[in-house]
Amino acid sequence: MTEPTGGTSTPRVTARAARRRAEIVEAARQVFTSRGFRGGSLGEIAERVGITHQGVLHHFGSKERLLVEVLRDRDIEDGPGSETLTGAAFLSHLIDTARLNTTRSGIVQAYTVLSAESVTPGHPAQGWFRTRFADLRSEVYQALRIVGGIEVGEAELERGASAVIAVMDGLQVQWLLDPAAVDMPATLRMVINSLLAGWGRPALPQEPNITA
Amino acid sequence: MTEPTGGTSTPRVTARAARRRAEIVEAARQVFTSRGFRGGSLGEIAERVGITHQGVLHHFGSKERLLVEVLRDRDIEDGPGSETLTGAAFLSHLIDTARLNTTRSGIVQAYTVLSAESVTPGHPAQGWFRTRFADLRSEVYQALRIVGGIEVGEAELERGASAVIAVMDGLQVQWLLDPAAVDMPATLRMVINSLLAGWGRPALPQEPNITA
DNA sequence: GTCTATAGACAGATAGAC
DNA sequence: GTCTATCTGTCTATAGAC
Repeated sequence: MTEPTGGTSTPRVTARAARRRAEIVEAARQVFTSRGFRGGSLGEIAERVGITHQGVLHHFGSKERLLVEVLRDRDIEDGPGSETLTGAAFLSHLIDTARLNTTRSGIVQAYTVLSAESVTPGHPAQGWFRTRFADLRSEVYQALRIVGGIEVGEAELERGASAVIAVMDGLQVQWLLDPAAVDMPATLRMVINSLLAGWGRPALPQEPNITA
Repeated sequence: MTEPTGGTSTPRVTARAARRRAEIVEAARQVFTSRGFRGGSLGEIAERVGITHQGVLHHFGSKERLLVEVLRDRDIEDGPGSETLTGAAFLSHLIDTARLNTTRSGIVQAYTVLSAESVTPGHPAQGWFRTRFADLRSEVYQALRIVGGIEVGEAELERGASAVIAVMDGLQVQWLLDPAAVDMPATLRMVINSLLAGWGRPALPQEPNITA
C-alpha cells in the first residue's frame, strides 16, 4: 500500500479524491432527481458537498460528464443479484424491485425524470437509456421465453418484454404523483400473470419471495 | 359582428389577439416538447412566432401560465370523440390513439417530457397531471368493468386501469428512443386482451376500426 | 400590441493563485 | 484540491415609448 515514490503519497490523495467524487455523484443524483439534468445546477450540487461549483468541475470537467457518472453509479447499485437470475426467478425479481421501489422514491424520481428527459434532441443520456432499454427488453424476453415455452411466438415475446418494462415505468409516474392510487408490485404481477395465462402458462406464485 | 362603440373595433383586435395567442401556444408546445418546461425559454418561443419574448409575456403574463394554456390546448385537441365511448369501444379507441401516436412524435414527446417533469417538487403542472391520471384511471376502470363484467373484483379493475395507462406511457418512452424496437398499438392490444382473458372475458377483435 | 431598454439573477466554464 | 476572480451567455420580468 505504501508508495515507493517520494513526496506527497499519491495513493492517499487518490483515495481522498475518490471519496470526494463519490460525495459529488451522490449530491448530483439528488439534484438531478429534483430538478432534472437541465434544471439542476452545479452550484446546488457543490453546495451539498460543501465546496464551490468550480470544485465540482475540477473533478468531472463538465456537467455532462457528471451525469454519466451518476447513471453509471445507478447501474452498479442495481446490478448485483439480477444478472444470474433466469426465467420465473427473474420475473419475480422484477416484482420485488417494484416493491422495493415503493420505499425509495428518490431513485424512482431520478430514473423517471432522466429517462423522459433523455428523449429530447441532443440529450447526453440518450444513448445510455437506449442501450439500457434494449438490454432490459432482451433480459425480459429471455425470461418470458423460458417461462412461456418455445411455442410462444417471437412477436408475442418481444411485445411482452416491451409491455412489462413499460408497465414498470408508467406505474412509477402515476405512483410518484399519487402514491395511494397505485399498487406497483401487485399491478405488475397481474400484468405478468395475465400475459403468461394468455399464452396458456401457469402464473407466478402469489408471493414469490416474501410473506407479507 | 360590427361594433356599435366607436374608435378601433374591440372585437377585431380581440380576434387578432386570440390568433396570436394560438400561435404562441403552438410554438410553446414545440419548445416545451424539445426542452421541457424548465429547459425551454420564452425567447425561443417568441422567435418562432416572430416577436420578442416580452411580447409573449404581454399575452400570458408568465411562463407558468403559458404552460397551463399549452396543457389545456392538448386536452381540447384530444377530447372530441372519446368522451362518449364506453366499454370495448373506449378500449379500442385507446389502441387507435396508440396507433395515431406513431404518426405524431411531437405530441408524444411533449406529453412524455412534461408528465415526467411534473413529478418533481414544485412543478406547476403537477396538479394538472395528477387530475388527468385520476380521470383517465376512472375512465379505463369503467370500460374494463363493462367489458369484464360485474364479477371482476374492484382491485383487479383498479390495477387493470393503472396498468393500461402505464403501458401506454411507458411504451412511448421506449418508442421515442427506438421507434423500430416497439410496436405500440399491438403491444397495448396484447396487454388489454391478456387482462380480459385472465378475467375469463372475450378479447377485443383483432382490428377494431381500421383494416391495415 | 409590440417594441427598446434595462434590471437582476444565475448558468457553465476558464485562468490562475495558493 | 480548492479557492477567487472573471468571462460570456442566458434567463424571467418590469417600465415605458410608440
